[in-house]
Amino acid sequence: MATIRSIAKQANVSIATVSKVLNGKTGVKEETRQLILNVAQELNYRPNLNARSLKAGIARTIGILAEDLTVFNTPEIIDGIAVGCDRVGYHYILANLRLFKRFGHRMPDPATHAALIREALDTLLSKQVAGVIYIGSHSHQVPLLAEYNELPFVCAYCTCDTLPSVVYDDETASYDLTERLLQNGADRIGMITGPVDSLHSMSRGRGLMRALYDHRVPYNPALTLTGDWERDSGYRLAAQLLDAGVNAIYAQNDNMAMGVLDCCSARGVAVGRELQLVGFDNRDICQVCRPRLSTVALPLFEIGQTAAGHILKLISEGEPPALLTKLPCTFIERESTIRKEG
Amino acid sequence: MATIRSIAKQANVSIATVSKVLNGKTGVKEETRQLILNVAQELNYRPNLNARSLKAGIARTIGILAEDLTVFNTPEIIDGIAVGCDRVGYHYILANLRLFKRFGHRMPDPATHAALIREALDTLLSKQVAGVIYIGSHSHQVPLLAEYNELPFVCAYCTCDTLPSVVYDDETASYDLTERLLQNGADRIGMITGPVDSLHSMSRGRGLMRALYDHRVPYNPALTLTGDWERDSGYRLAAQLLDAGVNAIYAQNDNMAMGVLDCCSARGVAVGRELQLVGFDNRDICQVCRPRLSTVALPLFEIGQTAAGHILKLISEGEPPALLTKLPCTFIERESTIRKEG
DNA sequence: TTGTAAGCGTTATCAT
DNA sequence: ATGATAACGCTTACAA
Repeated sequence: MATIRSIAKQANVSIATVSKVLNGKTGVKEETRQLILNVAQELNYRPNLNARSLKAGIARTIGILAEDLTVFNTPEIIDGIAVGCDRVGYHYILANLRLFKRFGHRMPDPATHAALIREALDTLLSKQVAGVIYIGSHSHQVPLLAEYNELPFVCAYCTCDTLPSVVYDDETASYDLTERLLQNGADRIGMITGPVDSLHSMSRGRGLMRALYDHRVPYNPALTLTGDWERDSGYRLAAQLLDAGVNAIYAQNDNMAMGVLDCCSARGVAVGRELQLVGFDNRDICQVCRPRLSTVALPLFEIGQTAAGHILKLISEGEPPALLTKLPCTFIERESTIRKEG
Repeated sequence: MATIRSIAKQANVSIATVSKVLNGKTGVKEETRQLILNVAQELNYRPNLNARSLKAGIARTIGILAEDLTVFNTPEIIDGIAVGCDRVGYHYILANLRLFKRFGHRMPDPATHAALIREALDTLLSKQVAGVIYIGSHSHQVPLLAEYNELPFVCAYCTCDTLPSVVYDDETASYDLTERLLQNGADRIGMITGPVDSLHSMSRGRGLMRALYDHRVPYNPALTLTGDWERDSGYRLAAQLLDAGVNAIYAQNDNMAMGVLDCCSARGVAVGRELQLVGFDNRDICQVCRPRLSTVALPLFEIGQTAAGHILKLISEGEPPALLTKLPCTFIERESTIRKEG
């Protein structure tokens, strides 16, 4: 590997001069500059980033602490972070807690969780990262550790008491989607929620209720049924809602919406014409089922970008970002909510 | 941040002694050892990995060069690599080419592709990685660059002329699945392939033909139709196959199988009873559709682990791994191929 | 305009 | 058993 030392020797100058040129500093004769640049090119010089970081005391690198890389939201968020970092010449290091792989849908108990975070954080800190972005595999509170004070820390797709967090705006998305259903002619909207103790169930439900209220459509609690995010609950509860005479169903995630779709197909209900159906999350299935499912796309990439922006601001000691940033979702209209003509 | 220097001062010993203790070297009085360990703990010492790498001239880190992190196969492969690295105390750095994001399904032209690789490789080499694993977003030949000679290099999920590559065994999977279809009572198997110029179309087709031959079932070329990996081609071609009187359909990917499923549902064909259907890839949809789709799971995690094993072997200068490693897939039987009783 | 030298945190050699 | 010191590649005062 070529070093500034080898360049210096080859070009018959001092390493200081080489360093200056390579770092774009002024005060070097143009002729020398060119010479050094040529030699560097010729020797295929690549700066040793470890040496640079050592010298600087900190790496131009942020750590990404992901709860589980293989959960659907995570790669896209990382992609957003990467683009945000690229823009300012920062790199990133990934640490994967593998929470889903290890514990499935249940979170580990807080002590175990904290131990895993601490371990990963140790590695990251050993690599002198300038800050850390924590990516949740779903929305929840992250255990608050004393270690977070050691360096800039931002949460993405999850929250933590005292840390700047970037999440998506459930409630508004739900409000907008309900409004659309109404505009499309629905007046009896059934809703299938997640478990009652889920924050998402709450905020999505609230969005619907607010939209109904604003449009002077009375909210009928009997048309809200509690599911469990799984497809089969969608199937089961759809039957009840259909019996209750709804003309639209809002399933709070795509999985359950798929169950609804099947139930309708079994009962000969034409989704999109007789019944409007909308899901949430914009998973791959939405494009593959028939009719294609209208749904809400999560701003994953933007969450990543925003989190990157936050951490970078924190690192450069700019003003700290807001404690909670809510990014808007996007309603995606497909065939399951085609507007009735007339 | 605590350093060995601060530990040394605190413990009233030299930095050399501290280093020895921290690295588990012998020749230190047990008493001193304990003292140093205590102080290190107390100061919350974390080794500076940059300094270590600088000193060592190389980092205990491998680079992962992914064509696109957001493509479905990639996170799982990375997960496998991560576990492989963890076992031996190696870390990894991720570089994302974003090929799919930038160019969609079409690969960029080789010059552009090479330029992107080179750029990412520069960064990785600047960080003194000990080797690189390249992850393809689909199976194809990777452009061969001179730079690959600078350090150990392994391909995962794709191949490159002279580089050790780890891929999955299409053909055997296809053979096995066909055999299963036969055992389940099928004797007229229709196949929907990908584009003719795809390597996967070829090898999967070959697997089917070999299985038919071995079981003395004549292969009828008229029952093999060419699709384009997209769902709609599955729908369209299923109609033809059904008309031709097949009692099983092998769609060479899950997407197309979903089209087949819809076509069957439209025509009132009971998949799983009247017609066996099998896909390939084991995408999320397989669990969500009804009947659930039998399919072939790709050994993604294993590809990652194996690639990690290869690169680590290369780094430690053990014997070089085989140029091509083919890992077995797993047939996953679900409802779409339930065996006919009797 | 150019060069010398110190120092970032480690490890390792060689004295003591 | 312990310590002084050089070196890894780089940046940066400061000197020439």
